[in-house]
Amino acid sequence: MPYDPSAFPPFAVTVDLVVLTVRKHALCALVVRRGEPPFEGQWALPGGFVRADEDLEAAAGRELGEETGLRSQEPADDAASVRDPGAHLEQLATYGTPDRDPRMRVVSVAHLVLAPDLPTPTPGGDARGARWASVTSLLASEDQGPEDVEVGPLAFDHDRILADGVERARSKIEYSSLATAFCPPEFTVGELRRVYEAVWGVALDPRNFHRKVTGTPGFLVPTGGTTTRQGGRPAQLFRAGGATLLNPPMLRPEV
Amino acid sequence: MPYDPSAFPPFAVTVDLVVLTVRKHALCALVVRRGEPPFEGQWALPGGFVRADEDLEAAAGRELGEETGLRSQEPADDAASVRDPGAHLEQLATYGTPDRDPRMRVVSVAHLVLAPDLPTPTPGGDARGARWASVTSLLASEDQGPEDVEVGPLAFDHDRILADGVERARSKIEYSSLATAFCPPEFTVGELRRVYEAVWGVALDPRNFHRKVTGTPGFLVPTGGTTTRQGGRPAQLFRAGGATLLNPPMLRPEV
DNA sequence: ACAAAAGTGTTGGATTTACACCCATGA
DNA sequence: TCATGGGTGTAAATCCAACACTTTTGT
Repeated sequence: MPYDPSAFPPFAVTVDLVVLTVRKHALCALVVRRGEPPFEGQWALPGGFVRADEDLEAAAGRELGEETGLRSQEPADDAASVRDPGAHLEQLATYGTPDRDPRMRVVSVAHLVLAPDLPTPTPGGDARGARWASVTSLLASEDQGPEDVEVGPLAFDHDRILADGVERARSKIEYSSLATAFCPPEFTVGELRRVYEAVWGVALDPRNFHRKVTGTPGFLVPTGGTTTRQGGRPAQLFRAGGATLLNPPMLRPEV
Repeated sequence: MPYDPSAFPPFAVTVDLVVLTVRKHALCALVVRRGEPPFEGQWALPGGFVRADEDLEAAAGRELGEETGLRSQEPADDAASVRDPGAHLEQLATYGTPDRDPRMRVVSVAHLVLAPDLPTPTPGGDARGARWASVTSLLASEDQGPEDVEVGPLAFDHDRILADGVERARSKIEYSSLATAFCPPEFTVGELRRVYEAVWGVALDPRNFHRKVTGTPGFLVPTGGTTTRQGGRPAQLFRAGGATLLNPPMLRPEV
Protein backbone atom coordinates (compact mmCIF):
# COMPACT_ATOMS: atom_id res chain seq x y z
CA MET A 1 0.00 0.00 0.00
CA PRO A 2 1.68 3.25 -1.12
CA TYR A 3 2.28 5.76 1.59
CA ASP A 4 0.56 9.10 1.18
CA PRO A 5 1.46 11.41 4.03
CA SER A 6 -1.17 13.94 3.04
CA ALA A 7 -3.99 11.40 3.27
CA PHE A 8 -3.64 9.99 6.79
CA PRO A 9 -6.71 10.25 8.99
CA PRO A 10 -6.21 12.96 11.59
CA PHE A 11 -6.05 11.90 15.22
CA ALA A 12 -5.82 13.82 18.44
CA VAL A 13 -3.29 12.31 20.84
CA THR A 14 -3.55 12.84 24.57
CA VAL A 15 -1.92 11.49 27.70
CA ASP A 16 -3.99 10.39 30.67
CA LEU A 17 -2.50 9.76 34.09
CA VAL A 18 -3.26 7.10 36.66
CA VAL A 19 -1.60 8.66 39.71
CA LEU A 20 -1.62 6.30 42.66
CA THR A 21 -0.58 6.83 46.25
CA VAL A 22 -1.17 5.22 49.62
CA ARG A 23 -3.03 7.36 52.14
CA LYS A 24 -4.30 6.17 55.49
CA HIS A 25 -3.75 2.55 54.64
CA ALA A 26 -5.73 2.74 51.39
CA LEU A 27 -4.72 2.87 47.74
CA CYS A 28 -5.88 6.16 46.28
CA ALA A 29 -5.99 7.66 42.81
CA LEU A 30 -5.92 11.29 41.73
CA VAL A 31 -9.08 12.51 40.00
CA VAL A 32 -10.03 15.95 38.71
CA ARG A 33 -13.44 17.43 38.09
CA ARG A 34 -14.19 18.29 34.48
CA GLY A 35 -15.00 21.92 33.79
CA GLU A 36 -16.43 21.55 30.28
CA PRO A 37 -18.57 19.12 28.31
CA PRO A 38 -18.63 16.32 27.63
CA PHE A 39 -19.01 14.79 31.05
CA GLU A 40 -19.03 18.28 32.58
CA GLY A 41 -18.95 18.14 36.36
CA GLN A 42 -17.97 14.50 36.36
CA TRP A 43 -14.67 13.24 37.72
CA ALA A 44 -11.93 12.06 35.39
CA LEU A 45 -8.28 11.14 35.30
CA PRO A 46 -5.90 14.07 34.83
CA GLY A 47 -4.50 14.42 31.33
CA GLY A 48 -4.21 16.62 28.29
CA PHE A 49 -3.03 17.00 24.74
CA VAL A 50 0.41 16.07 23.58
CA ARG A 51 2.08 19.10 22.11
CA ALA A 52 3.25 19.18 18.53
CA ASP A 53 6.92 18.68 19.31
CA GLU A 54 6.74 16.86 22.63
CA ASP A 55 7.69 13.31 23.52
CA LEU A 56 4.92 11.18 25.04
CA GLU A 57 6.72 10.67 28.33
CA ALA A 58 7.57 14.35 28.48
CA ALA A 59 3.92 15.21 28.02
CA ALA A 60 2.98 12.88 30.84
CA GLY A 61 5.61 14.42 33.10
CA ARG A 62 4.43 17.91 32.23
CA GLU A 63 0.80 17.10 33.00
CA LEU A 64 1.88 15.48 36.24
CA GLY A 65 3.69 18.61 37.29
CA GLU A 66 0.76 20.85 36.33
CA GLU A 67 -1.69 18.76 38.31
CA THR A 68 0.29 17.81 41.37
CA GLY A 69 3.57 19.65 41.51
CA LEU A 70 5.28 16.29 41.44
CA ARG A 71 8.26 15.61 39.24
CA SER A 72 8.88 12.25 37.76
CA GLN A 73 12.29 10.76 38.32
CA GLU A 74 12.94 7.84 36.12
CA PRO A 75 16.69 8.17 35.84
CA ALA A 76 17.36 8.96 39.50
CA ASP A 77 19.80 11.86 39.22
CA ASP A 78 22.28 11.47 42.08
CA ALA A 79 20.81 12.79 45.32
CA ALA A 80 17.86 14.55 43.74
CA SER A 81 15.57 11.87 45.07
CA VAL A 82 16.30 12.93 48.61
CA ARG A 83 15.44 16.58 48.45
CA ASP A 84 12.49 16.19 46.10
CA PRO A 85 9.54 13.87 46.47
CA GLY A 86 9.94 12.10 43.14
CA ALA A 87 7.58 9.68 41.57
CA HIS A 88 7.79 6.66 39.34
CA LEU A 89 6.36 7.15 35.85
CA GLU A 90 5.89 4.53 33.17
CA GLN A 91 3.73 4.06 30.13
CA LEU A 92 0.64 1.98 30.83
CA ALA A 93 -1.32 1.34 27.65
CA THR A 94 -3.01 3.16 24.79
CA TYR A 95 -6.75 3.51 24.35
CA GLY A 96 -8.17 4.36 20.97
CA THR A 97 -11.67 3.02 20.55
CA PRO A 98 -13.21 5.20 17.82
CA ASP A 99 -16.09 6.49 19.93
CA ARG A 100 -14.33 6.89 23.26
CA ASP A 101 -14.59 10.67 22.90
CA PRO A 102 -17.88 11.86 21.38
CA ARG A 103 -16.30 14.92 19.82
CA MET A 104 -13.52 13.47 17.73
CA ARG A 105 -11.11 10.62 17.27
CA VAL A 106 -8.81 10.69 20.29
CA VAL A 107 -6.04 8.22 21.04
CA SER A 108 -4.90 8.42 24.63
CA VAL A 109 -1.57 7.10 25.82
CA ALA A 110 -2.16 6.34 29.50
CA HIS A 111 0.70 6.52 31.96
CA LEU A 112 1.04 5.15 35.46
CA VAL A 113 2.49 7.22 38.27
CA LEU A 114 3.32 5.91 41.72
CA ALA A 115 3.89 8.67 44.24
CA PRO A 116 4.51 8.87 47.99
CA ASP A 117 1.82 10.36 50.16
CA LEU A 118 1.96 14.10 49.58
CA PRO A 119 2.01 16.64 52.39
CA THR A 120 -0.71 18.68 50.65
CA PRO A 121 -4.09 17.00 51.17
CA THR A 122 -5.49 18.45 47.96
CA PRO A 123 -2.84 18.65 45.28
CA GLY A 124 -2.07 22.21 44.28
CA GLY A 125 -1.35 23.53 40.83
CA ASP A 126 -3.66 24.90 38.21
CA ALA A 127 -6.10 22.02 38.53
CA ARG A 128 -9.63 23.20 39.17
CA GLY A 129 -11.02 20.54 41.49
CA ALA A 130 -8.59 17.75 42.26
CA ARG A 131 -8.79 15.15 45.00
CA TRP A 132 -7.66 11.74 46.06
CA ALA A 133 -10.24 8.96 46.03
CA SER A 134 -9.79 5.41 47.19
CA VAL A 135 -9.64 3.01 44.29
CA THR A 136 -12.03 0.63 46.00
CA SER A 137 -14.75 3.26 46.00
CA LEU A 138 -13.89 4.31 42.45
CA LEU A 139 -13.86 0.83 41.01
CA ALA A 140 -16.84 -0.42 43.01
CA SER A 141 -19.08 2.39 41.80
CA GLU A 142 -19.83 0.57 38.58
CA ASP A 143 -21.49 -2.48 40.02
CA GLN A 144 -22.58 -1.66 43.52
CA GLY A 145 -24.35 1.16 45.18
CA PRO A 146 -22.67 4.53 45.54
CA GLU A 147 -20.31 3.86 48.41
CA ASP A 148 -18.59 7.19 47.87
CA VAL A 149 -21.25 9.33 46.25
CA GLU A 150 -18.97 12.25 45.60
CA VAL A 151 -17.11 10.41 42.86
CA GLY A 152 -19.34 8.47 40.57
CA PRO A 153 -18.22 6.63 37.45
CA LEU A 154 -15.34 8.43 35.80
CA ALA A 155 -15.66 10.19 32.46
CA PHE A 156 -14.86 8.55 29.12
CA ASP A 157 -13.30 5.09 29.52
CA HIS A 158 -11.31 6.23 32.54
CA ASP A 159 -12.77 3.55 34.78
CA ARG A 160 -11.14 0.94 32.62
CA ILE A 161 -7.85 2.83 32.40
CA LEU A 162 -7.82 3.14 36.17
CA ALA A 163 -8.54 -0.56 36.60
CA ASP A 164 -5.71 -1.42 34.22
CA GLY A 165 -3.33 0.86 36.09
CA VAL A 166 -4.25 -0.59 39.47
CA GLU A 167 -3.80 -4.10 38.16
CA ARG A 168 -0.40 -3.16 36.76
CA ALA A 169 0.70 -1.71 40.09
CA ARG A 170 -0.58 -4.72 42.00
CA SER A 171 1.28 -7.20 39.85
CA LYS A 172 4.44 -5.18 39.42
CA ILE A 173 5.24 -4.79 43.10
CA GLU A 174 5.38 -8.58 43.25
CA TYR A 175 8.60 -8.88 41.32
CA SER A 176 10.13 -5.40 41.43
CA SER A 177 11.12 -2.86 44.03
CA LEU A 178 8.44 -0.49 42.79
CA ALA A 179 6.59 -0.41 46.09
CA THR A 180 9.30 1.88 47.42
CA ALA A 181 7.97 4.55 45.04
CA PHE A 182 5.00 4.86 47.40
CA CYS A 183 7.32 5.59 50.32
CA PRO A 184 9.15 8.74 51.36
CA PRO A 185 12.90 8.82 50.70
CA GLU A 186 13.57 7.16 54.03
CA PHE A 187 11.16 4.60 55.39
CA THR A 188 10.89 1.63 57.72
CA VAL A 189 10.20 -1.98 56.90
CA GLY A 190 6.81 -1.66 58.55
CA GLU A 191 5.88 1.30 56.39
CA LEU A 192 6.85 -0.62 53.28
CA ARG A 193 4.78 -3.56 54.46
CA ARG A 194 1.75 -1.33 54.94
CA VAL A 195 2.17 -0.24 51.32
CA TYR A 196 1.93 -3.83 50.16
CA GLU A 197 -1.05 -4.42 52.41
CA ALA A 198 -2.85 -1.35 51.09
CA VAL A 199 -2.16 -2.07 47.41
CA TRP A 200 -3.07 -5.74 47.65
CA GLY A 201 -5.77 -5.37 50.27
CA VAL A 202 -4.40 -8.22 52.37
CA ALA A 203 -2.59 -8.68 55.68
CA LEU A 204 1.02 -9.84 55.59
CA ASP A 205 3.02 -11.48 58.35
CA PRO A 206 5.34 -8.74 59.70
CA ARG A 207 8.09 -11.19 60.67
CA ASN A 208 8.30 -13.01 57.37
CA PHE A 209 7.99 -9.76 55.45
CA HIS A 210 10.88 -8.30 57.36
CA ARG A 211 13.09 -11.27 56.64
CA LYS A 212 12.14 -11.23 52.99
CA VAL A 213 12.91 -7.61 52.19
CA THR A 214 16.01 -7.30 54.35
CA GLY A 215 17.35 -10.58 53.04
CA THR A 216 17.17 -9.60 49.36
CA PRO A 217 20.57 -8.14 48.44
CA GLY A 218 20.48 -4.60 47.06
CA PHE A 219 16.79 -4.09 47.78
CA LEU A 220 17.07 -1.97 50.93
CA VAL A 221 20.08 -0.10 52.26
CA PRO A 222 20.05 1.04 55.90
CA THR A 223 20.65 4.72 56.44
CA GLY A 224 21.76 4.24 60.03
CA GLY A 225 18.93 6.29 61.49
CA THR A 226 15.92 5.07 63.39
CA THR A 227 12.44 6.41 64.00
CA THR A 228 9.55 5.80 66.33
CA ARG A 229 6.93 7.63 64.26
CA GLN A 230 4.87 4.46 64.12
CA GLY A 231 5.04 3.86 67.86
CA GLY A 232 6.61 0.90 69.59
CA ARG A 233 10.21 -0.09 69.36
CA PRO A 234 12.38 2.17 67.16
CA ALA A 235 12.66 0.93 63.63
CA GLN A 236 15.62 1.13 61.30
CA LEU A 237 15.35 3.57 58.41
CA PHE A 238 16.12 2.40 54.87
CA ARG A 239 16.47 3.84 51.41
CA ALA A 240 15.58 2.00 48.21
CA GLY A 241 18.61 0.11 46.98
CA GLY A 242 19.79 -0.16 43.42
CA ALA A 243 18.14 -3.51 42.82
CA THR A 244 15.04 -2.99 40.70
CA LEU A 245 14.11 -6.65 40.34
CA LEU A 246 12.94 -8.70 43.29
CA ASN A 247 13.95 -12.33 42.95
CA PRO A 248 12.42 -14.49 44.23
CA PRO A 249 9.27 -12.35 44.07
CA MET A 250 7.06 -11.30 46.92
CA LEU A 251 4.17 -13.74 47.10
CA ARG A 252 0.69 -12.31 47.00
CA PRO A 253 -1.62 -14.34 49.24
CA GLU A 254 -4.72 -15.85 47.72
CA VAL A 255 -7.80 -13.67 47.92
CA MET B 1 -6.78 24.76 30.30
CA PRO B 2 -9.85 25.14 28.04
CA TYR B 3 -10.38 22.45 25.52
CA ASP B 4 -10.38 23.51 21.89
CA PRO B 5 -11.04 20.53 19.63
CA SER B 6 -10.25 22.49 16.50
CA ALA B 7 -6.76 23.36 17.70
CA PHE B 8 -5.25 20.00 18.51
CA PRO B 9 -1.95 19.21 16.84
CA PRO B 10 -2.53 16.64 14.08
CA PHE B 11 -0.94 13.22 14.50
CA ALA B 12 -0.74 10.19 12.28
CA VAL B 13 -1.44 6.97 14.16
CA THR B 14 -0.08 3.65 12.97
CA VAL B 15 0.18 0.11 14.28
CA ASP B 16 3.43 -1.82 14.06
CA LEU B 17 3.63 -5.56 14.60
CA VAL B 18 6.23 -7.66 16.37
CA VAL B 19 5.32 -11.08 15.01
CA LEU B 20 7.30 -13.83 16.70
CA THR B 21 7.48 -17.54 15.97
CA VAL B 22 9.82 -20.43 16.69
CA ARG B 23 11.48 -21.97 13.65
CA LYS B 24 14.22 -24.56 13.73
CA HIS B 25 14.85 -24.07 17.41
CA ALA B 26 15.29 -20.31 17.07
CA LEU B 27 13.07 -17.35 17.93
CA CYS B 28 12.25 -15.50 14.71
CA ALA B 29 10.53 -12.23 13.86
CA LEU B 30 8.67 -11.23 10.74
CA VAL B 31 10.26 -8.37 8.77
CA VAL B 32 9.26 -6.74 5.50
CA ARG B 33 11.35 -4.81 3.02
CA ARG B 34 10.39 -1.19 2.58
CA GLY B 35 9.41 -0.18 -0.93
CA GLU B 36 9.53 3.59 -0.52
CA PRO B 37 11.58 6.20 1.27
CA PRO B 38 12.47 6.83 3.94
CA PHE B 39 14.62 3.80 4.68
CA GLU B 40 13.84 2.45 1.19
CA GLY B 41 15.14 -1.06 0.70
CA GLN B 42 15.74 -1.49 4.42
CA TRP B 43 13.90 -4.06 6.52
CA ALA B 44 11.19 -3.01 8.96
CA LEU B 45 8.42 -4.38 11.10
CA PRO B 46 5.10 -4.82 9.32
CA GLY B 47 2.52 -2.17 10.06
CA GLY B 48 0.32 0.53 8.65
CA PHE B 49 -2.08 3.35 9.29
CA VAL B 50 -5.06 3.05 11.57
CA ARG B 51 -8.19 3.80 9.62
CA ALA B 52 -10.48 6.64 10.55
CA ASP B 53 -13.12 4.48 12.19
CA GLU B 54 -11.08 1.47 13.26
CA ASP B 55 -10.16 0.21 16.70
CA LEU B 56 -6.45 -0.13 17.45
CA GLU B 57 -6.60 -3.87 18.01
CA ALA B 58 -8.71 -4.31 14.88
CA ALA B 59 -6.11 -2.42 12.87
CA ALA B 60 -3.39 -4.68 14.22
CA GLY B 61 -5.43 -7.76 13.36
CA ARG B 62 -6.09 -6.46 9.87
CA GLU B 63 -2.43 -5.76 9.20
CA LEU B 64 -1.57 -9.18 10.54
CA GLY B 65 -3.94 -10.81 8.12
CA GLU B 66 -2.67 -8.76 5.20
CA GLU B 67 0.95 -9.65 5.93
CA THR B 68 0.71 -13.25 7.00
CA GLY B 69 -2.76 -14.65 6.45
CA LEU B 70 -2.93 -15.30 10.16
CA ARG B 71 -5.96 -14.45 12.20
CA SER B 72 -5.68 -13.37 15.76
CA GLN B 73 -7.78 -15.24 18.27
CA GLU B 74 -7.97 -13.44 21.53
CA PRO B 75 -11.35 -14.67 22.68
CA ALA B 76 -10.94 -18.29 21.62
CA ASP B 77 -14.22 -18.96 19.85
CA ASP B 78 -15.15 -22.55 20.66
CA ALA B 79 -13.31 -24.94 18.36
CA ALA B 80 -12.04 -22.31 15.94
CA SER B 81 -8.58 -22.68 17.40
CA VAL B 82 -8.37 -26.22 16.12
CA ARG B 83 -9.12 -25.73 12.47
CA ASP B 84 -7.30 -22.42 12.12
CA PRO B 85 -3.74 -21.63 13.10
CA GLY B 86 -4.60 -18.74 15.34
CA ALA B 87 -2.21 -16.39 17.01
CA HIS B 88 -2.01 -14.47 20.23
CA LEU B 89 -2.25 -10.69 19.85
CA GLU B 90 -1.78 -8.07 22.54
CA GLN B 91 -0.84 -4.45 22.72
CA LEU B 92 2.83 -3.91 23.42
CA ALA B 93 3.62 -0.20 23.83
CA THR B 94 3.31 3.11 22.04
CA TYR B 95 6.20 4.98 20.47
CA GLY B 96 5.86 8.65 19.73
CA THR B 97 9.21 10.41 19.80
CA PRO B 98 8.70 13.56 17.70
CA ASP B 99 11.38 12.76 15.14
CA ARG B 100 10.93 9.02 14.85
CA ASP B 101 9.55 9.50 11.32
CA PRO B 102 11.34 12.20 9.33
CA ARG B 103 8.24 13.07 7.32
CA MET B 104 5.71 13.88 9.99
CA ARG B 105 4.60 13.31 13.54
CA VAL B 106 3.69 9.63 13.80
CA VAL B 107 2.57 7.83 16.92
CA SER B 108 2.81 4.07 16.55
CA VAL B 109 0.93 1.64 18.75
CA ALA B 110 3.04 -1.51 18.64
CA HIS B 111 1.42 -4.91 19.07
CA LEU B 112 2.92 -8.27 19.88
CA VAL B 113 1.87 -11.40 18.00
CA LEU B 114 2.91 -14.92 18.96
CA ALA B 115 2.27 -17.42 16.19
CA PRO B 116 2.99 -21.09 15.59
CA ASP B 117 5.47 -22.01 12.92
CA LEU B 118 3.69 -21.44 9.62
CA PRO B 119 3.66 -23.98 6.82
CA THR B 120 4.57 -21.27 4.30
CA PRO B 121 8.26 -20.43 4.61
CA THR B 122 7.71 -16.93 3.26
CA PRO B 123 4.44 -15.49 4.45
CA GLY B 124 2.04 -14.82 1.62
CA GLY B 125 -0.31 -11.91 1.23
CA ASP B 126 0.22 -8.56 -0.35
CA ALA B 127 3.53 -7.97 1.38
CA ARG B 128 6.30 -7.18 -1.08
CA GLY B 129 9.32 -8.85 0.46
CA ALA B 130 8.61 -10.56 3.74
CA ARG B 131 10.76 -13.04 5.62
CA TRP B 132 11.52 -14.51 8.99
CA ALA B 133 14.79 -13.51 10.63
CA SER B 134 16.18 -14.81 13.88
CA VAL B 135 15.97 -12.23 16.63
CA THR B 136 19.54 -12.90 17.70
CA SER B 137 20.81 -11.80 14.31
CA LEU B 138 18.42 -8.85 14.24
CA LEU B 139 19.24 -7.59 17.69
CA ALA B 140 22.96 -8.28 17.47
CA SER B 141 23.34 -6.24 14.28
CA GLU B 142 23.55 -3.02 16.24
CA ASP B 143 26.64 -3.76 18.23
CA GLN B 144 28.50 -6.53 16.52
CA GLY B 145 29.50 -7.31 13.01
CA PRO B 146 26.86 -8.25 10.44
CA GLU B 147 26.13 -11.82 11.40
CA ASP B 148 23.21 -11.95 9.01
CA VAL B 149 24.08 -9.37 6.40
CA GLU B 150 20.77 -9.61 4.62
CA VAL B 151 18.90 -7.87 7.42
CA GLY B 152 20.76 -4.91 8.80
CA PRO B 153 19.39 -2.52 11.39
CA LEU B 154 15.65 -2.10 11.03
CA ALA B 155 14.06 1.12 9.84
CA PHE B 156 12.83 3.86 12.18
CA ASP B 157 12.99 2.82 15.84
CA HIS B 158 11.93 -0.72 15.01
CA ASP B 159 15.02 -2.26 16.59
CA ARG B 160 13.89 -0.93 19.92
CA ILE B 161 10.28 -2.00 19.37
CA LEU B 162 11.47 -5.49 18.48
CA ALA B 163 13.68 -5.64 21.56
CA ASP B 164 10.76 -4.60 23.75
CA GLY B 165 8.53 -7.23 22.17
CA VAL B 166 11.07 -9.99 22.63
CA GLU B 167 11.61 -9.01 26.23
CA ARG B 168 7.85 -9.04 26.81
CA ALA B 169 7.54 -12.52 25.31
CA ARG B 170 10.48 -13.83 27.31
CA SER B 171 9.11 -12.62 30.61
CA LYS B 172 5.48 -13.43 29.93
CA ILE B 173 5.97 -17.13 29.25
CA GLU B 174 7.37 -17.38 32.77
CA TYR B 175 4.08 -16.88 34.49
CA SER B 176 1.47 -17.52 31.79
CA SER B 177 0.54 -20.26 29.39
CA LEU B 178 1.44 -18.02 26.47
CA ALA B 179 4.17 -20.33 25.19
CA THR B 180 1.43 -22.57 23.81
CA ALA B 181 0.68 -19.82 21.28
CA PHE B 182 3.93 -20.81 19.56
CA CYS B 183 2.73 -24.40 19.21
CA PRO B 184 0.30 -25.99 16.77
CA PRO B 185 -3.17 -26.86 18.11
CA GLU B 186 -1.89 -30.23 19.31
CA PHE B 187 1.63 -30.57 20.60
CA THR B 188 3.83 -32.66 22.84
CA VAL B 189 5.53 -31.71 26.07
CA GLY B 190 8.87 -31.89 24.30
CA GLU B 191 7.74 -29.47 21.62
CA LEU B 192 6.57 -27.04 24.27
CA ARG B 193 9.89 -27.38 26.05
CA ARG B 194 11.77 -26.59 22.85
CA VAL B 195 9.71 -23.40 22.59
CA TYR B 196 10.90 -22.30 26.02
CA GLU B 197 14.46 -23.21 25.14
CA ALA B 198 14.33 -21.23 21.90
CA VAL B 199 12.72 -18.15 23.42
CA TRP B 200 15.00 -18.07 26.45
CA GLY B 201 18.09 -19.43 24.74
CA VAL B 202 18.76 -21.95 27.49
CA ALA B 203 18.57 -25.70 27.98
CA LEU B 204 15.94 -27.09 30.34
CA ASP B 205 15.85 -30.45 32.05
CA PRO B 206 13.30 -32.53 30.09
CA ARG B 207 12.23 -34.58 33.12
CA ASN B 208 11.59 -31.69 35.47
CA PHE B 209 9.92 -29.69 32.71
CA HIS B 210 7.56 -32.55 32.03
CA ARG B 211 6.57 -32.84 35.67
CA LYS B 212 6.09 -29.08 35.95
CA VAL B 213 3.76 -28.56 33.01
CA THR B 214 1.75 -31.75 33.43
CA GLY B 215 1.44 -31.14 37.15
CA THR B 216 -0.09 -27.67 36.82
CA PRO B 217 -3.87 -28.12 36.81
CA GLY B 218 -5.65 -26.72 33.77
CA PHE B 219 -2.48 -25.92 31.86
CA LEU B 220 -2.42 -28.90 29.48
CA VAL B 221 -5.24 -31.27 28.59
CA PRO B 222 -4.36 -34.58 26.90
CA THR B 223 -6.12 -35.24 23.64
CA GLY B 224 -5.58 -38.98 23.86
CA GLY B 225 -3.47 -39.19 20.74
CA THR B 226 0.24 -39.77 20.45
CA THR B 227 2.88 -38.91 17.89
CA THR B 228 6.40 -39.95 17.01
CA ARG B 229 7.17 -36.98 14.78
CA GLN B 230 10.11 -36.13 17.00
CA GLY B 231 11.48 -39.66 16.94
CA GLY B 232 11.95 -41.90 19.92
CA ARG B 233 9.18 -43.14 22.14
CA PRO B 234 5.69 -41.93 21.20
CA ALA B 235 4.71 -38.80 23.06
CA GLN B 236 1.28 -37.82 24.33
CA LEU B 237 -0.46 -35.00 22.50
CA PHE B 238 -1.92 -32.07 24.44
CA ARG B 239 -4.00 -29.01 23.82
CA ALA B 240 -3.67 -25.75 25.76
CA GLY B 241 -5.96 -25.84 28.77
CA GLY B 242 -8.11 -23.02 30.01
CA ALA B 243 -5.62 -21.88 32.63
CA THR B 244 -3.92 -18.72 31.44
CA LEU B 245 -1.83 -18.10 34.55
CA LEU B 246 1.00 -20.40 35.52
CA ASN B 247 1.42 -20.58 39.27
CA PRO B 248 4.02 -21.20 40.50
CA PRO B 249 5.80 -19.78 37.46
CA MET B 250 8.28 -21.49 35.23
CA LEU B 251 11.75 -20.57 36.44
CA ARG B 252 14.14 -19.10 33.92
CA PRO B 253 17.67 -20.30 34.64
CA GLU B 254 20.37 -17.73 35.23
CA VAL B 255 22.25 -16.69 32.11
C1' DA C 1 3.61 -2.29 84.25
C1' DC C 2 1.51 -2.43 79.89
C1' DA C 3 0.60 -1.90 74.92
C1' DA C 4 2.57 -1.60 70.55
C1' DA C 5 5.61 -2.26 66.98
C1' DA C 6 10.34 -4.25 65.67
C1' DG C 7 13.00 -8.03 65.11
C1' DT C 8 15.03 -13.23 65.68
C1' DG C 9 14.63 -18.40 65.89
C1' DT C 10 12.61 -22.57 64.69
C1' DT C 11 9.87 -26.09 62.58
C1' DG C 12 7.09 -28.58 59.10
C1' DG C 13 5.68 -28.69 54.48
C1' DA C 14 6.09 -27.60 49.66
C1' DT C 15 8.98 -26.82 45.69
C1' DT C 16 13.10 -27.11 42.98
C1' DT C 17 17.08 -29.50 41.31
C1' DA C 18 20.00 -33.05 39.87
C1' DC C 19 20.31 -37.40 38.33
C1' DA C 20 19.44 -42.60 38.22
C1' DC C 21 16.53 -45.36 35.83
C1' DC C 22 12.93 -47.44 32.81
C1' DC C 23 9.75 -47.25 28.41
C1' DA C 24 8.51 -47.42 23.47
C1' DT C 25 9.52 -46.63 19.01
C1' DG C 26 12.45 -46.36 14.28
C1' DA C 27 16.51 -47.70 11.92
C1' DT D 1 20.62 -54.15 18.94
C1' DC D 2 21.22 -49.39 19.37
C1' DA D 3 20.07 -44.52 19.32
C1' DT D 4 16.54 -41.30 20.50
C1' DG D 5 13.36 -38.97 22.83
C1' DG D 6 9.45 -39.82 26.51
C1' DG D 7 8.41 -40.42 31.15
C1' DT D 8 8.79 -41.87 36.56
C1' DG D 9 11.27 -42.15 41.11
C1' DT D 10 14.01 -40.29 44.62
C1' DA D 11 17.01 -37.69 47.76
C1' DA D 12 19.32 -33.27 49.02
C1' DA D 13 18.85 -28.37 49.07
C1' DT D 14 16.08 -24.48 49.26
C1' DC D 15 12.15 -21.69 50.21
C1' DC D 16 7.93 -20.33 52.53
C1' DA D 17 4.16 -20.21 56.21
C1' DA D 18 3.22 -20.18 60.84
C1' DC D 19 4.15 -18.95 65.26
C1' DA D 20 6.79 -18.75 69.85
C1' DC D 21 9.66 -15.49 71.72
C1' DT D 22 12.69 -11.38 72.77
C1' DT D 23 13.71 -6.25 72.28
C1' DT D 24 12.82 -1.32 72.78
C1' DT D 25 10.22 2.42 72.99
C1' DG D 26 5.84 5.62 74.71
C1' DT D 27 2.31 6.14 78.18
